[in-house]
Amino acid sequence: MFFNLVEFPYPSAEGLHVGHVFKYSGVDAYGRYHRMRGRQVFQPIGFDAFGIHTENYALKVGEHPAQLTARTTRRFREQLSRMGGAWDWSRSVDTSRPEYYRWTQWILVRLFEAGLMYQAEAPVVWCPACLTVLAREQTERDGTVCERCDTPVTERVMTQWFLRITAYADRLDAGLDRLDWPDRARRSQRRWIGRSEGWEIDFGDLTVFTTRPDTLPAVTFIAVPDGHPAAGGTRPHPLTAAPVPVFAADYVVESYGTGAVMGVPAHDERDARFAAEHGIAVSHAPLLDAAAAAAVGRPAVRYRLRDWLISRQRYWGPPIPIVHCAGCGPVAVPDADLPVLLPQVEDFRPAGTGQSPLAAAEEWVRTTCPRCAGPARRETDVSDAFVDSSWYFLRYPSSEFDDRPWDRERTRRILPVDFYAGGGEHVQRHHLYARFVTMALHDLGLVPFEEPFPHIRIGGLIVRDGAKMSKSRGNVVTPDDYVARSGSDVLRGALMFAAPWEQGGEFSDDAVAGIERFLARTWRVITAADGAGPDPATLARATHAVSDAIERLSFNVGLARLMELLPSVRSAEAKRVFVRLLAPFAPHLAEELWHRLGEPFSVHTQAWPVFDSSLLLSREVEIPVQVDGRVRGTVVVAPDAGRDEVVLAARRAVTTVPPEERTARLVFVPGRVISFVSRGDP
RNA sequence: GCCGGGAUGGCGAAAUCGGUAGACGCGACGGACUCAAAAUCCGUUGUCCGCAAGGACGUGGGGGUUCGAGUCCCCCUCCCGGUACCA
Repeated sequence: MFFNLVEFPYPSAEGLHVGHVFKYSGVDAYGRYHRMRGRQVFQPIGFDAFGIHTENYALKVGEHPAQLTARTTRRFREQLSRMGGAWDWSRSVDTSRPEYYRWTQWILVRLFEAGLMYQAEAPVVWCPACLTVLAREQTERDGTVCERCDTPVTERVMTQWFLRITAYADRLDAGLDRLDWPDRARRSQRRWIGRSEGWEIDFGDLTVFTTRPDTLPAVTFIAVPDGHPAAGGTRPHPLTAAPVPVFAADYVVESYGTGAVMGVPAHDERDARFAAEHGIAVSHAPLLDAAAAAAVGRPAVRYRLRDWLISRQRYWGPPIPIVHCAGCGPVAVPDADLPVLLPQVEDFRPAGTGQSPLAAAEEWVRTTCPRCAGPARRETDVSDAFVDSSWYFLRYPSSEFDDRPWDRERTRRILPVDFYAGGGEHVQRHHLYARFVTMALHDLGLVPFEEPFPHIRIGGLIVRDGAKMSKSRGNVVTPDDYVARSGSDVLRGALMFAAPWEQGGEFSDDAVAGIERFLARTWRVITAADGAGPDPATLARATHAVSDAIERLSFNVGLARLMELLPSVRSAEAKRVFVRLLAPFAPHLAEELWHRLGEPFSVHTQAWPVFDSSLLLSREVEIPVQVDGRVRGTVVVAPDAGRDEVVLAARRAVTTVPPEERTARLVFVPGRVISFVSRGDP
């Protein structure tokens, strides 16, 4: 089973975007190719329908998010169907449906029981427009504005739910080495995790984290975050016991390391800047050797990664399945009581009080403690939409089961994902969260593998007029217009022909015209009376080239090879080969032509053309003749022609080839090149 | 600032292992068909010199390695994406 997966869309009110079509067309062609190659392909699609984005839009237009979601998912479904993707709709998911989020909650309960979900009071990012806390990752521009609405965010200290992803930081980091991901994705995620090996060193009761314990003798101050109680005092230097002044410095991040830094102006740029600004002395005391440094500190590993804040004081998400009991504290909702249904409320607007709109549903909130049966109150925060998407690939194969989140046998047979087509914007969050959740579930014995996505490829961005499509630029392309005018095969083809899938590229009406003509020409050629040709070697080479291009996700090259082949296609056999090669790119046209050829439905379940690989070896090759590094002509020889034969041919064909006595050097690469280096008069 | 990715004809791009740069498409030009146009088909199309044969130059700029560099190495410029004092 080949699990061909693409990141499921958030069903925006704007409908399907050409960027979606670009990404999905390639994924679909890839899946169709593998199916024809004999793999059983599982290619589902679904909707990431919960979340602030949907909810904010619902608030804007004054429509209930449930209603809005029903409408937008219906539209997406129609549009996706029209594009002709081979999606398995029988295995679809919608994260906002109780049948789905029941299991999202079930997973949170498992994590809670395992000590991986906890409540803590912490300074968190608050968006005054969305009226909710956000994960640090959901802010932009140095964490100053909300990524959803661009509003400057503030900080609040609140009691929130977290997932203990930092407990897996080491494994998430180490595991990257074994993944077949693009380097840039791996590097980017590794940097996000930010593993750092160093030392903890005590200055009295104040502990600092440093990667440079050897610079300890040159410490002239200690820096702590603004508002730290130690600021203004001194602490004894661990080597000399001399008092070291403690300063409050805005460059010290409270939540990283020990939240305190030893100031070494001689060896650290930031420390130097701070020292200069505050008139602090600079010491160039000689450095300590490793052994001496080890004697005063403890080795420690720190991460840039923080625990994952999943509380949202919003409506459109799964209620966090916890009940608060005065006697028992926070208690998980028993599995039998899941899902905790999102209550129907009239007013789903965020309250702005730091509590979710669910808090106003008093009847819903009031409940009994599952443990002691005493009076208790439900947790009113909902969970982050990234929780929903961190396990949806586990649900797809088992989506019809209502008594288990995933079936053991199905999971074993279909997962992990064989090919995951992702977006670059998801490397730090979605891909990381999904890895964490999968690892945790693995440790709980619930899934038989640690890594959900052993093979990821990142799709490029489709642009128009050299710029990312956006409403403000007015260069947004709607797929519907093109589909209505030219059909989805043309739109798919135009997008695939524009550029390699991983690179992304320019969408233009010119490309649409080119593909439209190509497909029209294809129709005429295939439906014309049979003739002779091309020769088997031509067909074999084209088949090989198209296959190779698809495997490399270079659909543009695949189409180019088909365009080259088309004019020579005459024989019935060649037509049958051509239509099958075309099928992943233009599924509708290929199906119709296959039918016209009198072949049984469906072209998409036919075997991919096979060829005798000996046909790929040509009987003769044209190789360049170089003289002093310049191409001076070519000779046609057998691919395995020997050195002497080629030299002879080159002398005959190219007059400027030096005679033997004037040849200083001769480089011969069989089947590739013959290169003469001449010698001046002795 | 740091980390990625990129820069190839008029345009989108190809070149998979260091071996004929520009496949394929668009556009343009010329021709066929047509009363005419559209559509379609055929041909030409990197730049420069040349009647031609042929030659010179050419993959953002500069240097290098090599018989041979779009491809490898060093330095630089610009564009796109990510990231932000992580000790």
